[in-house]
Amino acid sequence: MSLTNREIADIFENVATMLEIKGEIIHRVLSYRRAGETLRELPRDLHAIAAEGKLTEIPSIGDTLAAKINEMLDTGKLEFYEKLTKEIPSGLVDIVHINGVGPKKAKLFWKELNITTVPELEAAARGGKLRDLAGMGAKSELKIIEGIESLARQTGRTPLGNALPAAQAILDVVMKVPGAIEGVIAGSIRRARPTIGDVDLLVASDDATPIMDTFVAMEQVALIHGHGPTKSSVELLNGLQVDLRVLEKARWGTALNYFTGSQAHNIRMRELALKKGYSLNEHAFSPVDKEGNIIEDAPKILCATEKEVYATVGLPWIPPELREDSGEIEAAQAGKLPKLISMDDMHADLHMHTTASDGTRSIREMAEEARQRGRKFIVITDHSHSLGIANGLTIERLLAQQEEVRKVDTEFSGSIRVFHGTEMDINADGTLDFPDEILAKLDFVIASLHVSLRQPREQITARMLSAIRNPHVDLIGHPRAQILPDREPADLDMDEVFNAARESGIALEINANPRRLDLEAQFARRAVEMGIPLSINTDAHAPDHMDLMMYGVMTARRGWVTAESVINTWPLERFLQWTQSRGR
DNA sequence: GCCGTTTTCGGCCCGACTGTTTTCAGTCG
Repeated sequence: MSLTNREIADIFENVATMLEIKGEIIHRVLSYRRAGETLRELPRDLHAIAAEGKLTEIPSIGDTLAAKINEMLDTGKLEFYEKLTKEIPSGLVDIVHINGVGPKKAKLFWKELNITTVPELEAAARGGKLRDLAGMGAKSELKIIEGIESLARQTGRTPLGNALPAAQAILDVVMKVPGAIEGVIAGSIRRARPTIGDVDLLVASDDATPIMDTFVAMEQVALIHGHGPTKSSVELLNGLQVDLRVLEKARWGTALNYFTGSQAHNIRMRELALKKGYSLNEHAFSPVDKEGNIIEDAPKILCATEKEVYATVGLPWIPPELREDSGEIEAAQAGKLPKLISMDDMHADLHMHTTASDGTRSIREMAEEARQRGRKFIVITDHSHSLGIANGLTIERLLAQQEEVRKVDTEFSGSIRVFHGTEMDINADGTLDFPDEILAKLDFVIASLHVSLRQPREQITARMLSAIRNPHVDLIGHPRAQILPDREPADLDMDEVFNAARESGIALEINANPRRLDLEAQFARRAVEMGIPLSINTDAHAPDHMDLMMYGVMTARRGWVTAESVINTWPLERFLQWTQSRGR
């Protein structure tokens, strides 16, 4: 019984909540919570790091937590957690997840009414049994009922590709209110997290009231969590939570910085500000005395741009996608921030489908669409025959398709090059779907996992390695085979995958489809650090899917990726040299 | 529990909103 990074992260986060209910000092609680968050995003398997004895090199992991991780890796459980579970009923952790209920209230319900599960709490609230408790009343009782109902509506985190358009639509509504000067989507969308917990909107205006009133009165609002003079929070009918803050334009820089986060990045920024003698919040830098108290009559520094905010703490502006306290502060201090890739760098799309398999347009139509978008070259990569559900191509159909591609390429000559490739299945038994002599005839070969994704680690890793080590394969498509927000990635040994990729010189994909975003940023970052080339592709099955390239670029930026590392930013000649150097 | 050109011990970011209170605790981000 071997625990995954995610399972260990869950345990640490549960421990944090239980310790908080217990009344443990908050910094100890936060240590467990921070550790959980760090482990959840880790691009390497904890087993491998533990084997190297390097657990304490992970930020926020010290000797104590490293020992606990080792215990979990060795035994599959954590004695400390088991004891804690006997002391604090685990149902209280669920109760704390109800919006409006924190550790103090959870403990109150438990100690006073012996409530240890969400259904028990709901029954007590509906029975009017909570209102007489200290600090409670009829209104807070109602909020708890609403919170439990809301919990049932929650579908977990929302994929970036759904959250971004939804956020933009709401921002468009509030920006129509007279007096709204500037508006932006901040928070985790601006940082390009692949999934979004809630939407943060920021508007500059001198008159917040009408903007707030419009916001909470929108027809898609199911529940108003808060409605104040500068901050409101609502839950939409589809379960998405949206927060809106309105501040004056003169404070736009500090406000935008604050509401973009991440929280960990903000904390670092505030620590840096304190070292410079200022307390930093969303409104301004305020001079502080030696005890850290704000000097009331001293002039505050207002920043209208984020650049000024960073300059005030002695740093260059840091792109939002990097703001996770994962080394960006140190890189900025050292003048070593990467020049991140941007949409302007994207000259090519190496992965797209046509009506030959499961796409909706012909080769010619896809080429025309790509040409209009300024792409210099594309590769037609329909599925291979094993993927029957997608009408995958037999060898005969593949070879016939090549004739067609060549014809279209000639037609478009001078404006866009159209190459012929495949998205070939890595079969469940580890074989590849086309023989080498057929692959040798193609311009570009993608190999992807589509079936038997739940095979045990050794088996599915071996499948992947067989594809990586085939000299005819140029790119691994959506390597981890995840579907956001719910389908877990395949259980690949990513250390082995990366090592094999580096040896073979193959490229790994950042699939731009927002349901995939695979590789995710932390893995893309690791690939770049290891010198493995990347490719960002839309996997378009229809012309409008080519719009999705931006999500791939956002993900790459979040992974510290520069254009140099991405083969489809290269000029055509260099790209061709690269594929030829791979034995073509 | 983590962490360190302030420190190996003593710090650890900051404010808005709500509901219950008569000045603030709890929750959230």
